[in-house]
Amino acid sequence: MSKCEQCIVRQFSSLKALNKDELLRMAECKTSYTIKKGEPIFEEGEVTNGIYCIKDGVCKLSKLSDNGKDQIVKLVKPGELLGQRSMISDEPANLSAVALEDMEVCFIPRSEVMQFFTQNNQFSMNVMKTICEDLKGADDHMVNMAQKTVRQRLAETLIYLEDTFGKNDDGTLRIQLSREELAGMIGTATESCIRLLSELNKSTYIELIGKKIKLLDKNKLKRLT
Amino acid sequence: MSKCEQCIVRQFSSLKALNKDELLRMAECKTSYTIKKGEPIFEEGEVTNGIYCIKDGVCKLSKLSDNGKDQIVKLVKPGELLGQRSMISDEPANLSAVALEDMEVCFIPRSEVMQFFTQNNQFSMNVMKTICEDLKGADDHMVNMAQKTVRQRLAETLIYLEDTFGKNDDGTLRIQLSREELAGMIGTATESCIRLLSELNKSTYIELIGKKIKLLDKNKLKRLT
DNA sequence: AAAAATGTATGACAAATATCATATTTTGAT
DNA sequence: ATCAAAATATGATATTTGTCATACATTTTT
Repeated sequence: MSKCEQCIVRQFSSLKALNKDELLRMAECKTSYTIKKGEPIFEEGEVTNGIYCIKDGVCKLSKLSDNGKDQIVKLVKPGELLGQRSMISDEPANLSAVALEDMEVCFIPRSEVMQFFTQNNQFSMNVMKTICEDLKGADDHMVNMAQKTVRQRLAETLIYLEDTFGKNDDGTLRIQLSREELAGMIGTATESCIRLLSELNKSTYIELIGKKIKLLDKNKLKRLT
Repeated sequence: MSKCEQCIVRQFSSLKALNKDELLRMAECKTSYTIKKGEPIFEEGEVTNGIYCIKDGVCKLSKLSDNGKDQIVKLVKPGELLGQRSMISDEPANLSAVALEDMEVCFIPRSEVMQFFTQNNQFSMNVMKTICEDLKGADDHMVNMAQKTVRQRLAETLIYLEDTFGKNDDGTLRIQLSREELAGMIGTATESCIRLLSELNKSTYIELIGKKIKLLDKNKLKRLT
């Protein structure tokens, strides 16, 4: 059982507001998990009974649509918390969380978090602000989905992926999504996504190196959006 | 200056948690407005400095997209509060609020609400739950925008409008949206919206009576979605 | 009441996107 | 290392949706 006090990612989440005492209590009741790429942390409809703190690795939050396609709503990085909304609403998860890379996460039981929540004003304020950010992000995202073309959404998403998760040494996107997952982010058919990538490749906006993607001219891409 | 204590719509919002004392204070600092149909309550980017309580009338929350079209994110009914996210995030409004009917609203200054927020735990919990509901709604809405066809979204929206705002005596939708606004809700071009309405009209899913819309077979419509 | 402005409707067409088929490449299991 | 399965790629085609033009209806202004 490692000490939460010394955990670096905690500093990036709402948990940074916890005091020494609370951190000790959390260290005692938390459970650490390793999640392999492709495995779920929780699924849509599941009762989560606590929140997850992402220590390492990236996961996708997605929802299965009636047409059988999985729409990715958000990608979540180390330092972020999962399951805050469910905890506050006291509802099952609205989205599935699946690892895009091998992950390390800590589970903190609902009872404990709720205690911090009512006792520690700064913590609850942090959680609230995070949810407010998510709401703003979701509203903006919705407008993009409704008003922009697939090509625009693809260009935007590629830029977002580079800005948020960075590049490998060879300049390709560090985060590795399958074509299907990328299609799930921009909300289109996998074939359409692949076709548009080919097109952007031919017109030297990007370079496709196997399954990897390298942005060649971010400004040119930005002009597409 | 009317008494908040006796205001009925308060019972439907987070404000129901306020005690007598707080209600008296609120009654003293609030400002009442009447807003005519088509007028804004606030605009995207505006610093709101407080929240609005909708006493009467319906308004739309929308965001201007880069393509010049106004995407409607949500419709807001009496009893709901506006500007909660901006207040908590301490940011300008992310959406514009424009009256769809003549409205009566009360403005409560930020300073006052924040006081309730820190003093009255039930109130802050209510606000938080509302924002969580909004987040869930926005995520679901986003998935629909990304994965469903315009026809499906139109059918869904028509059902939502009848279920949420009811019917007139002649069976037509009580809430009166222009074709452009309806298009703004489903995220499509006005002409496409009009064309699909015509189509639904011809195939007796709905009946168009002037600018009004009457749902003829809700179950048949539901099967479209 | 007439004229102008706005909103609704429809046709014609172009562009965007989905679907289905199939080929090729890559990955994973044995 | 080989085979099967999965992922990626591309062509052909159908469908959906957007755009532009124009007509008609309704509302507002003068």
